[in-house]
Amino acid sequence: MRKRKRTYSCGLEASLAVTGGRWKFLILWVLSNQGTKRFGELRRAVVGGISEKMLIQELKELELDGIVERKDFKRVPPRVEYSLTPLGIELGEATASLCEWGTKHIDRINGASQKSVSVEPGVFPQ
Amino acid sequence: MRKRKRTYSCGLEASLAVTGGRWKFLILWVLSNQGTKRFGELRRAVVGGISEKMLIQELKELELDGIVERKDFKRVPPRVEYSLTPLGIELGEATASLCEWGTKHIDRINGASQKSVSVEPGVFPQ
DNA sequence: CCGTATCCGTAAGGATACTG
DNA sequence: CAGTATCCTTACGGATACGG
Repeated sequence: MRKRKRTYSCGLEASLAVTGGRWKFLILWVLSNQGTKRFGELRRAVVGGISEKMLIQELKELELDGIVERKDFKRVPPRVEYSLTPLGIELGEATASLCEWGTKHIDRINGASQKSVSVEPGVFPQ
Repeated sequence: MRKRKRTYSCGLEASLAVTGGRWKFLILWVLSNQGTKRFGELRRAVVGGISEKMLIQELKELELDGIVERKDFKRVPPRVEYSLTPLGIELGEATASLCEWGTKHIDRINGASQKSVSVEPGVFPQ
């Protein structure tokens, strides 16, 4: 399942090894902003509609990487809570600026692909 | 090729729509730190060994999103230079903290516990 | 409620050859 | 040098059904 093929010599590459894929950033973001969550809560909170399969898979990998902590209450009905480790909290903070950039330019991004290709040099409507 | 299926309501999701995939962050990082590059230079500078096909594909998408600017000198032999737009520069700055996180914790990510990591010269300084 | 287990389609991405 | 054009393989990720 998980094959960390090689070692990383570049910081960004290492970060991407941990946060790669479609969902990890978004999961991280929920836990970073909304704190500890149960499995079902987390599933509903992640934007885009993640499947149970993907959520549990990504959580396992994040746990292996020391980003996420899993607490199983071993009860019936089951109750499991996920939260960030200190390392995960740091990583969450590191993504804050990325989120801000997206928020700031979201209108432009949402319209980028339909627009005609010719954009006047140097001009960036905002 | 590019199908931006929907609009994004979350800043992080919007950012990921632009920077998603395996290579875009790394391309962005090169242009952000090393400035304008020719096609071949860029290809050699991106860590991990990107193919020509992927590089040109990602560059086109980044150009459509207003992140990268392409300058064609229309000469023989061909000379094309890629650089970041103001929007791209901003985005590059937003990824800096992510790179720092990776650099800081690279030992742990690489598998922890073992030998120290020798950072090869020529990759991203940090 | 919190997962596991399969099946399966798509597309991301690599390899190679070719062009102006 | 800077791309195009194909072919091909993998794995990402969705859908569904089932289990403790």
